[in-house]
Amino acid sequence: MKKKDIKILLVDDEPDILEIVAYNLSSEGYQVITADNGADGVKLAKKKKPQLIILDVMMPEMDGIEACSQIRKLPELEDTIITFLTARGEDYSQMAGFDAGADDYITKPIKPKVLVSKVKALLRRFKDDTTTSNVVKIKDLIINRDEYKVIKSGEEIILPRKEFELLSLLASKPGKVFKREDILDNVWGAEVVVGGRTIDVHIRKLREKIGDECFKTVKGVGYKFVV
Amino acid sequence: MKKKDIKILLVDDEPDILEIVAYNLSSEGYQVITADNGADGVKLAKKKKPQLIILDVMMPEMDGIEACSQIRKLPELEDTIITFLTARGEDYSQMAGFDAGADDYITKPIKPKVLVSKVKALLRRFKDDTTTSNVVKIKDLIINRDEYKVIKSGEEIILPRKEFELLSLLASKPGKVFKREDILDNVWGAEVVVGGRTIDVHIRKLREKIGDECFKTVKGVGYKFVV
DNA sequence: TTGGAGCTTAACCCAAACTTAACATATTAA
DNA sequence: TTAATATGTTAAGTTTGGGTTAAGCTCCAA
Repeated sequence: MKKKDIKILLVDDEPDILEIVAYNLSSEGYQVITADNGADGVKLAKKKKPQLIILDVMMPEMDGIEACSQIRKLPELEDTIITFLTARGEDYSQMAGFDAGADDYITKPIKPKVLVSKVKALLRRFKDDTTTSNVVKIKDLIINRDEYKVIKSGEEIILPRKEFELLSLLASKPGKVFKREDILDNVWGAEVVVGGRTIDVHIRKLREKIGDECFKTVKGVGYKFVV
Repeated sequence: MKKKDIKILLVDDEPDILEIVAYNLSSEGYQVITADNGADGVKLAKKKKPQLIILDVMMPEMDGIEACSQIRKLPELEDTIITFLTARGEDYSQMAGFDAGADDYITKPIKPKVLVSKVKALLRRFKDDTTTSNVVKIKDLIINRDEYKVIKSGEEIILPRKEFELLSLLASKPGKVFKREDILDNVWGAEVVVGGRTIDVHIRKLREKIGDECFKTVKGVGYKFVV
């Protein structure tokens, strides 16, 4: 998802805060929507389905905590990140905020740079950021090197380390034939000496778990992942 | 973020400068990477993603200003701070530098004390600022890094330091597998050497206090916090 | 000084992961 | 066709890495 597709809903009754925060987030490229009270905030949230909601705690009409609870009741917004704006030291608000389902909070006074990096961090955490993460998608497989797991047509498959690394290697260049020697170097390490059937056994297990058709033997050379 | 996690890229063609600056920053605990020309500097910046880049203005191959412009074009480095090294009184360079996207400049001749405090000041905004909370909510846990406490479904749990930091690390990126090595670097510190079972024992205690299901072992790799 | 909390170590156990060996089957060269 | 070579398959070993426990160490505060 691109930045300009990300909607941030900002709810605060103080026009100054609204302006400064909206300005900073807009100039980062986000779409900013604002409301100046909790009730409108909830309505807008329903309508616009933002990815991130920044809620002031203290507001007339409906305070942030109440707004947060209401938003959390909406199933279509369960993936939305909610963060509070709160004056430093208001411990009570923080606790109540978390109980109401907030993910984080930002304390006033607001420093633009900090605000922006916090927003980025929050959005990063909840998004599948394919640019920075070690995730490879191929056929019906999603190979996630960070989490050491494979998802095959929606279903999670846990592979032991060697199998995972072997799959990971082969899938890193689909179609390329990896020589047995290369495989040993990469998965086992250059120094390690293992018997002649070890690779085959691991390939066999992958064929069993991932699907026979994915792994093609090239006799006298090695194996490749076919697409 | 801890000091030892902060990478500073230093680009200068004069070996003497490289050495003196690198020495002073390293002994402050920062990770210092060096390059002796602009082209290499840009390459290293891409690869290592430092938090701070110190660029000499006058260099063969590619000067600092050109390097700065190139770095500023890379979206993944938009949060990186860039500062120039420039001879006293070169007004022109300073101006051009800011146009190219620099954040500050340091004048030669370099005085170590001044350099170090300048670097610290620049990095300060990168570290957790007082306006940002150090509180993270995940599952039924609220992890409060300021107060070193954890709240699990409303109940406060006090964890000893190592346990807290271990939890804090794992929960910082739910799902990601942290290698034993990474854990040691982050929680114990890169230099510290401890026996092979130490991490396990701490994990065990966390499992006891926080819940077994939160911590998944990935054999031969490490541990992850599962959501 | 003593006690205790936090941390590390050591010893043991177990199961998953890995390797091997033996044989089966397939492919290629002669 | 036959022999030689390479890979497939299985199940039985082996090894490795993590789990568990309790004891020891170290620091700090009463």
